Amino acid sequence: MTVVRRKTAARKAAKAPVAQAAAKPAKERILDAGERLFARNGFHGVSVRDITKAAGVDVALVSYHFGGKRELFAAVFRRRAEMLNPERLGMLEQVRRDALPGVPALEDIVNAFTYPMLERSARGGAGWKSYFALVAQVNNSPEWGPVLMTEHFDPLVERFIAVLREALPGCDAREIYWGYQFLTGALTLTFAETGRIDKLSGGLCRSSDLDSVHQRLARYVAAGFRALCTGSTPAPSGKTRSRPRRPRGP
Amino acid sequence: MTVVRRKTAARKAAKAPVAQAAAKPAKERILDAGERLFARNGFHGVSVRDITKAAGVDVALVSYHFGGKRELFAAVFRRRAEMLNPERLGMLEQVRRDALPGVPALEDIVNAFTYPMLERSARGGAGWKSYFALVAQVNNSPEWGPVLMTEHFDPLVERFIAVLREALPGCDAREIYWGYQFLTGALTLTFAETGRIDKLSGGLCRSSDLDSVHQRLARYVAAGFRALCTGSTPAPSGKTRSRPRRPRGP
DNA sequence: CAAAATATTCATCACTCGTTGAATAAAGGA
DNA sequence: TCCTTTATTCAACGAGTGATGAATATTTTG
Repeated sequence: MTVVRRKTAARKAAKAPVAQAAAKPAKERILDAGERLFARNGFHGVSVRDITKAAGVDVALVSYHFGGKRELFAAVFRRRAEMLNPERLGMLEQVRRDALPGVPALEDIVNAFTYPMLERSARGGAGWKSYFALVAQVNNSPEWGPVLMTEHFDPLVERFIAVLREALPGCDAREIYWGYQFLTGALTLTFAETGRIDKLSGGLCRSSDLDSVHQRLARYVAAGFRALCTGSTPAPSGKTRSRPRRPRGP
Repeated sequence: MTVVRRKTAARKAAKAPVAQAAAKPAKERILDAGERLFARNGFHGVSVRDITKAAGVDVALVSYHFGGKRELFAAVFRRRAEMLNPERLGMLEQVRRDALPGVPALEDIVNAFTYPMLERSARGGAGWKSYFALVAQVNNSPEWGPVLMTEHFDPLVERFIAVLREALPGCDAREIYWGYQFLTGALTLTFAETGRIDKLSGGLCRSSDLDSVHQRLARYVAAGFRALCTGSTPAPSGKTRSRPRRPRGP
């Protein structure tokens, strides 16, 4: 008596508020479960059976829908990148338009880069949170980083760097590339949310408090860019620099 | 006829320049091989047999010498941390002493934190390079980060943060904790050396060029700290901030 | 040298791994 | 309705997993 028209899942319009997850097609359930588990234990730390058990589907469906475990991993990574990057690009162009006929402030450029990610990780739901934790691992992995990050984010990054160069006229391009690398390192570690800052600060800061990051990261990074592009003395400062203290490692 | 006294490996004094690696005790060979392979594929991406095969020793020796795979991983992580951190701490205190009766420059504090690592990764040999790539993965891993980073690096980090607070009087402690998090994110991504900046920059920057990082990171981070501790307006700037663009993720 | 402690080898255990093919069920189009 | 396509289930394969206990070799100690 409860459910009448359950045979046509396509007409899922008035989806029941309860057990809505079970109503999702198996392919999506696999993506969701894989996202959550890959983010926690990495590609090799999760078995296909772990994923299908969490998704409540048969093991064979991973091969059927995606072709194999590696392809599933790539699909998990691709899915949200394709939702996310158009908005980031749109926000960048909006910032650029708003600043005409001048150039945007560095803070606004960096913010267009980071805000759509921080916002989703903070309030987009558990799936987005897992996704960015996964990005944090992939970005620092020599096995996956050069493949997946380059494939799904580099076109966007190139546009950001072009706008950064507009906003920093006369600055050597190398400074901007390094400045971007420092930015993405800071951002992705934030997404990992390992809770380390919580312990270090004695609870004063919480790694899950992405609003605090949003309030600070753009300013921090913008100041870093300016320091790289203005100063001319390359190394830190006086004494310590000229004392290399030759390490005696193996 | 070639090798005469090979039965007593203990008397290895005049070690042959060739095949000196094979002369190392098995325990060290396992640590070296594990370091290299764990750095490349992570804990779950490497089997005990991969490691012992690369080290040229029997599989059972991992359990015998370390107790198991997880304990080996922890031992790999601990080994070089114990060589590294005393020097970092010494360099920090040296910087602090040199600045008396004043406080050290932010650049010098950051440099004491990063230089011993960058220097070893650049010129300490392949083992150190692998080690820091491993640190990059561990730092971004929710599985290992909270355990290993906290255990082996937090005492040192607490001391650095204390000196940073001396150098930034009147600055809210939270700004310093967040600033430190951005620093360690930027630093560890650098160690991953994924080659992504090489592609992005069209060869203009090389991720293996840690001297370039050394010339830039401390300045970048110091400027970031100052920006966090001086400004009072929290968010990036005008228009873009007040346009949240509600994400519509699941 | 002999005895004790340490180090290494070998074979094997009970599981888990990703993938596959055949059989079954459901959905869509005529 | 029948037929085709798509989706899902089930059982199983061979290869690889970490760990272990007994046997052997090596080194250290007395």
